Amino acid sequence: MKIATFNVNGITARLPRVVEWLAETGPDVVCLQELKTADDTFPALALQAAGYRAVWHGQKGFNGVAILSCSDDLVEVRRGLPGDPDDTHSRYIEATTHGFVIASIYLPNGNPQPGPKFDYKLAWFQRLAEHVAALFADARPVVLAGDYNVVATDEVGDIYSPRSYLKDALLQPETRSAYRNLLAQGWLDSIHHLHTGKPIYTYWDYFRNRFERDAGLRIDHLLLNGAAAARLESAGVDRFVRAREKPSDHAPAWVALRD
DNA sequence: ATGCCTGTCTGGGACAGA
Repeated sequence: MKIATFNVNGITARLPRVVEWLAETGPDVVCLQELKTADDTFPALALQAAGYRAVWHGQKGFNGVAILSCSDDLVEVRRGLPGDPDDTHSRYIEATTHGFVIASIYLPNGNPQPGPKFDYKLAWFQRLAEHVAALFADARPVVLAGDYNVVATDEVGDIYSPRSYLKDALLQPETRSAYRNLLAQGWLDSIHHLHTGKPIYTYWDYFRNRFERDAGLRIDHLLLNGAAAARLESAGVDRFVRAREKPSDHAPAWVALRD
């Protein structure tokens, strides 16, 4: 069972990259973020032709999350987080498939900080933690996958160098504390667990030759509850996708779990 | 020191992203 997450930075522009990556790597389940398209313009037919069912929560121009599955048992469980009826951003969708509970997460970026966007990020983080606390105890395997917009530490496993990002919302103590508090529920940061201390990034800015210099950040995470962690076999990042023509600024990250 | 690129919606300049 291979479960991947990919911030596509626009599914319309990225569709060729996504379809070829699906064919090459054959994940069973995929969480997508930053669709940047409305519900009625999501390319469900093209993905179906590629062999994947989908549930999605779109938004015109910004945000947007989806879950793809190669199985026809895919069922949407919820869209959006509870706790704020005024939240208009499409950043969370949850589904069941293959006996798993899967959440696709696009946590707010939070820049500039301090300010209302940073406040929104922290509030959203809190709502996420409150919602998934019950999921951790679920007997089914649960995977929370997505772009968390958190660089967990200043260590080289998480960021090439913190110097250029010192004032960035991704590195702030409040952001890191929120992420630690989430992990404290018991979730396993799968890529960190299997690649501790190694630079294994998921995002490289488009400019300043950041990818060519491997000046990246690890901000896309796959968190596992106990039932999923017990089956963890391997994890990685498909960084070759970032090297292609017209790439997203993120690369897909994935976990493989024993059947 | 800085969105330096990129995508989207628009209607070509603005905004968001990290």
